[in-house]
Amino acid sequence: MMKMKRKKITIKKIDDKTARQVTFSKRRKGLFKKAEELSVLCDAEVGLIVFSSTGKLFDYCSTSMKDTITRYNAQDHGINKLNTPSQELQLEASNRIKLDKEIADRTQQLKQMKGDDIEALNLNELQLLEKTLHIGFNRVIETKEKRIMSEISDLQKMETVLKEENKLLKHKVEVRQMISMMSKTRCPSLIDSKIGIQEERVSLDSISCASDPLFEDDYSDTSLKLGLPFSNRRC
Amino acid sequence: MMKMKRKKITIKKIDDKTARQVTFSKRRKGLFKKAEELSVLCDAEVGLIVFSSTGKLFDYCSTSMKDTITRYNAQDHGINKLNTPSQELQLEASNRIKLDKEIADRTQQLKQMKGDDIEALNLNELQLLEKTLHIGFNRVIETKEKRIMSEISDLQKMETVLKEENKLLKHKVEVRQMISMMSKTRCPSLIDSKIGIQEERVSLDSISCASDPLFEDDYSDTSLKLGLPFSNRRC
DNA sequence: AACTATTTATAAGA
DNA sequence: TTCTTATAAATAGTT
Repeated sequence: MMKMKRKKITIKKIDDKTARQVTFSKRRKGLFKKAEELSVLCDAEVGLIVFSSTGKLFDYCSTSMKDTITRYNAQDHGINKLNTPSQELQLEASNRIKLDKEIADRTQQLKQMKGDDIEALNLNELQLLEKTLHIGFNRVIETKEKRIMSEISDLQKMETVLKEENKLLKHKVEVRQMISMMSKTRCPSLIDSKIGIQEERVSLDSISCASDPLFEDDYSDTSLKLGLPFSNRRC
Repeated sequence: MMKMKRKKITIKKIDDKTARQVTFSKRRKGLFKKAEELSVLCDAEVGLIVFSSTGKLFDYCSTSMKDTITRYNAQDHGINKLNTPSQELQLEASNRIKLDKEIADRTQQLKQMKGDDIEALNLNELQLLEKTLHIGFNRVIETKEKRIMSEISDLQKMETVLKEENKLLKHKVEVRQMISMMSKTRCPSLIDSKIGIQEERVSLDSISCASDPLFEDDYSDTSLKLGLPFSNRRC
């Protein structure tokens, strides 16, 4: 009982061997956990090697330690070429350096185009960047507007086609009504009724348009593909 | 205001690139701190290697990475099977493919930001690109203008300094002329002439300003460093 | 980069 | 070692 409050500790070697061992266990666990979390959360490659004061090895690597060390050696300007890999591996390592540099370079360029990390640029570099962005922006705007215009034009064509379709349908409905009326008024006998029903069926078939080449394709669905979000042109 | 409460996070890759980068910075710092604390508190040998998703290397070692890796390789024998050279090469090859893809991806992004290869983008993608470019452009403009304002301010300070310098020089020229006149009018004899010459020499020395702390540094060359190409703000 | 509310890690004790 | 718990430290979400 009578819990002593936890105190802030200073970071220096723990004298008591047992306490040191306990702290080592706890903190090692925490460190490895954080290492893994970093690799997962941030898509990073993490390699961690720990030797206890008694010489015991603990390690963690998000991929493979061999791979990570190879990559490390490659980045490290050959200071540690102690693994003495074969010629091919050395070649691969130097390629790796180049590729890593290229990625870092492009990443930096992208960042700067987004307006980050530009404090270090001088006036000329800023002007160049500005010009590049300006050109890119205008091209995007232009392409976007072309796209919108072409969608508008498509819609207008569609309108024309639909109007034409409508006209035909109206006409067919009129014809149908006329036939229907004629058959009802002219032929009230059983035989004539049959003929009238047959005629009606034929009329409906032609109205359904299934056999009309003008409406057989997928025009009627085209409008679903357009989701025109007109935006104001800023800047 | 309106602080949303911090929530527990699940450990999985952070989708948002910016958030991932921020978290990477914060947690990397934390991880390195804990690594060092463990090594100090518990007298352990700790080596930590981290590659960011952009390929940048960060490392820490309580002793020297070279030694730690050597020790690791020595210990490694019993448990960890060493990769055969062919396995190693396969690994390198697959890494190579990954890196190549990343480079291609970033190159394409850069191209599109410059307005190339955007024909295949749909309207939403174009709008997103437009927004990104717009933000980047404005940031660049802002930074550039800040830079220009600070250079103007520098020039104004310079102007003040130079005016002050001018005033002093004028004053010293006047003094020199006065002394010169006095020595000519007052002392036409040989001996007095000598004294006059000496006085003149002293006066010239003081005019040269070489011993005046106000003008000893490189102020006078500062203006050469400024190459203000003022451009109109377009767009 | 700075600020906090909150979560997480852990020192001390059992 | 493991657990408990009070407290220190880290950090997610936001500005």
